[in-house]
Amino acid sequence: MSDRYHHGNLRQALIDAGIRIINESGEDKLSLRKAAALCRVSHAAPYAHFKDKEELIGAIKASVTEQFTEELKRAVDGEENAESALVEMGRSYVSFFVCNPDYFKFLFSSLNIVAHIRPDRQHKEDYPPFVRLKETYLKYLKEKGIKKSRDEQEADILRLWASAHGLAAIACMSGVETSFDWNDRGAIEALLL
Amino acid sequence: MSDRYHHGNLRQALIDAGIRIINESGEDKLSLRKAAALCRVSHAAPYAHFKDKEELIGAIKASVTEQFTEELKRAVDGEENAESALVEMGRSYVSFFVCNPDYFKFLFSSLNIVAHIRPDRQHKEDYPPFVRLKETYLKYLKEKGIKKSRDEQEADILRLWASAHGLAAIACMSGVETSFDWNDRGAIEALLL
DNA sequence: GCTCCGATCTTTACAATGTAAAGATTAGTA
DNA sequence: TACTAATCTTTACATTGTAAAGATCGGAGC
Repeated sequence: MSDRYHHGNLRQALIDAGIRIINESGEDKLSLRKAAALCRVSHAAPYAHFKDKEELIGAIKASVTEQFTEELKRAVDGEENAESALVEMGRSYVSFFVCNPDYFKFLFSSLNIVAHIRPDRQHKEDYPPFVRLKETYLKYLKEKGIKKSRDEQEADILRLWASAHGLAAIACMSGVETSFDWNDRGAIEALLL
Repeated sequence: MSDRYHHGNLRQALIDAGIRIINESGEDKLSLRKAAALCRVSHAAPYAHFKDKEELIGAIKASVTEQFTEELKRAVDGEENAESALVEMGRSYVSFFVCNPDYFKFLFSSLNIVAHIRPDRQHKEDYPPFVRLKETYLKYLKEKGIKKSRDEQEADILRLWASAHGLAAIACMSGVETSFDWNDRGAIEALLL
């Protein structure tokens, strides 16, 4: 691991280095060469693992998205019924990005959030956070004994998603001061849906 | 204007060139030097008008934001009552970015949407699209004779904004195919609020 | 008209970056 | 043990942002 010619696990090390750079210096300071330098490797070494910079960034996004998904799961696990789980999930969605505004900018600056997870897919059903939301929503319907058409369900989920995502976006915009405490659980819950 | 040493209106020309590059080749192809080349000017000429690349990009964002604000105004002007104006404004918010997905990515990738309009300010009250929304919302309250506390009003506006912005974000994510027609006025109106 | 000043633009230069190509090193396999 | 493919280094080049020094020009004042 120290001074060997072969790094051992360069691919993952580059991803970790990328995340570290984003957290410490911001996304605009992220470069192939800096990530390589952090791994004590020549600036061309990453090309053995990634086709180009875009592919490295994609892998980093996939990693951060996984973190995000885990956070959503954890939030839901603590709740007893599906209704409170749905609200808690929305709160958690906003909270994750309020705590990591740089991640919001990083993840959603490409407008292609699915491709990083499953390169061949481009449907929201392949986007883990969406899948989690849909699961919880369907549980909620069942729990309450509510019957809805497929289209109504689709619209409901879209509304929920848009609500959480929109609030997260507004909360993350450092230039948009709202007289709002984005860490106040009750306050955010009141905004959701 | 043709081959003179002084361009005449380079500042605006650079902004227009930037917008053109974004529309034709995407934001990632936007560079100081390409914008300068489009204006038939040396690559260092922009520094007479902008401190650095960031400032040029800020000016471009301000210009696009102005376009966006005009669109919102136009949408509201056609409506007779404030309630329909509010809905139409939300539809217009989404529609503008569905028609120009690159603009969404461009405008909201910085997370500092106010600074470009008024460099010294960082409050949402200085962000024209927000001001338009607030205006229309307050007219709506008056029209309906509804009394609400300052906090309730604040929350309502935030909900409206987040709803529209979130839908726009989801609609713009090319990797997220929804079985949804983002040009269907009625369908989008049903999703708002 | 002429002079001068500041704004505007060019030229030159340099460092950082992404990436291609050729070769060195090594792990794992036949 | 020899070979092969994966991994990494070195070298090279084009593109970029930006700084510095100087050229050009428009307009204010005389």
